[in-house]
Amino acid sequence: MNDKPANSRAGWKQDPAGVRKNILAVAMEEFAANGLSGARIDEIAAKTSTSKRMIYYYFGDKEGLYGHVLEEAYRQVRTGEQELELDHLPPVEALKLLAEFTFDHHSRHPDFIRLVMIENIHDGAYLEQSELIRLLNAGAIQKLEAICRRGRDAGLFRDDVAPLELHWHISALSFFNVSNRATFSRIFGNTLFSPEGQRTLKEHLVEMVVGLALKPDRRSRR
Amino acid sequence: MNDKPANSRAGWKQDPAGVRKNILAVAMEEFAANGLSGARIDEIAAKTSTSKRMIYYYFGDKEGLYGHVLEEAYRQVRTGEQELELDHLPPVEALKLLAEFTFDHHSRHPDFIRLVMIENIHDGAYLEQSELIRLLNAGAIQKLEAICRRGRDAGLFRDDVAPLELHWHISALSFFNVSNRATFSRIFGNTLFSPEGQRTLKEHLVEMVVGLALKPDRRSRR
DNA sequence: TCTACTTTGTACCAACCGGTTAATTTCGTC
DNA sequence: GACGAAATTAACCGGTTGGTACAAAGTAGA
Repeated sequence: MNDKPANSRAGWKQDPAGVRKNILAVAMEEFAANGLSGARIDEIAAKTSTSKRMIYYYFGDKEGLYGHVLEEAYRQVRTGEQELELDHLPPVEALKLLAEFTFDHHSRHPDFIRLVMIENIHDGAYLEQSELIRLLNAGAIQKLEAICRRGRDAGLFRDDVAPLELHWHISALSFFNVSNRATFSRIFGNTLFSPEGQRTLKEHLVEMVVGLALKPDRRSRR
Repeated sequence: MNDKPANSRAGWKQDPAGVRKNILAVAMEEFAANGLSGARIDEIAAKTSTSKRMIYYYFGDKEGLYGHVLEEAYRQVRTGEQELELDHLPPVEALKLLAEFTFDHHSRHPDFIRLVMIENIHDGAYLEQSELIRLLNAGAIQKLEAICRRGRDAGLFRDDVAPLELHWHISALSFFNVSNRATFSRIFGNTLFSPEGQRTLKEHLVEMVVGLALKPDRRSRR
């Protein structure tokens, strides 16, 4: 009984940033999968390369952890978006590309979508507390505003085209495509979620959004 | 110690249907507000006019209750939809009205939307178990199919117009408008959710959906 | 070397919470 | 009006779970 339980403490390095990152990554999966109340701290701790104690050491409590996860998710996604370069394209092409990119981008980040769903269940209470997120998002429609300005100046877009509304439409279709896939496909089948189905949806999203932005007499009739 | 704790049992009536209904109504609010894992059975029981034991008596366990709530929510909403009468309208008008109705209908039933969000968080696992729901929904696109058939026959709609896809677009915009209101408005403000904002969104939803259904040469240029 | 920060491990707790036991009342019906 | 099934009540239980206490040791920079 006196055989020491192995001094597993020997040989570890300090890496606060790494530990935090590791915890956040695991917690993001768990919260995205099970929601705020559904996620289990013990479960998160177990999947971490560190211990439960460290979670509380760095994030205080469960809600604190959730808040940081939410921030991290927004940061990742918005950072990815910023890589899109549109200024060199004519307005219509830029708008098309932005819509297509958003559709694909959301599709590639289902965990982010799920976290936003969860946050909406909580009426955005945690998002409210984060200035960072609001900053990140404020920049999210700047691209769209630039496109609209150029489109109007070129006489292509409606005078009353509203960047925020375009963003809403693009977001809605791109978001719904991920958020409601489970129920929609269980009820109506998978056709819309096959590669061809997705291609069609994306194509029509672009068609509709561009149609909404363009002046009526500028709409080509394919 | 022998003073009976008040015979509060005296004077109650048997009313199974009423009790079930009462429980379901309360549970729907609680689940919609807090999710499956977030809702508390004790809390539901307290807000009920009956006791916790009756919940288990009628619904087995928490998941059973949730499943019944989900079914009831679908039943209520789909029943409301069926009152819409479209056969007497020309196809384009019928499509417009259906889209507008759906937008308003979703807006009027936020609890239903929230339950569907929650169900999607659970990957539609409980919806899967309900034949009733699938039956109810199967009928949901019949209206749209009828409209499309008439529209095609009249030479107004594209030959390849897809009722299911139209349903997807209408649902997406109408659903997102409720489901993501919290996060969207906290980030971008309330403009789109004011009465005028909502009117505009609805109008443009109709414009886009009709535009998608119509043959290009049938699109009037307003 | 001093000191603050970081990491590990284990054991523990009190509240919460889903679910149960068991007894009692109502009510149709034979 | 007795009987059994259905309906209802109140008290109770035990596992789960977020969170802590405590002790100790390794690390890094000053």
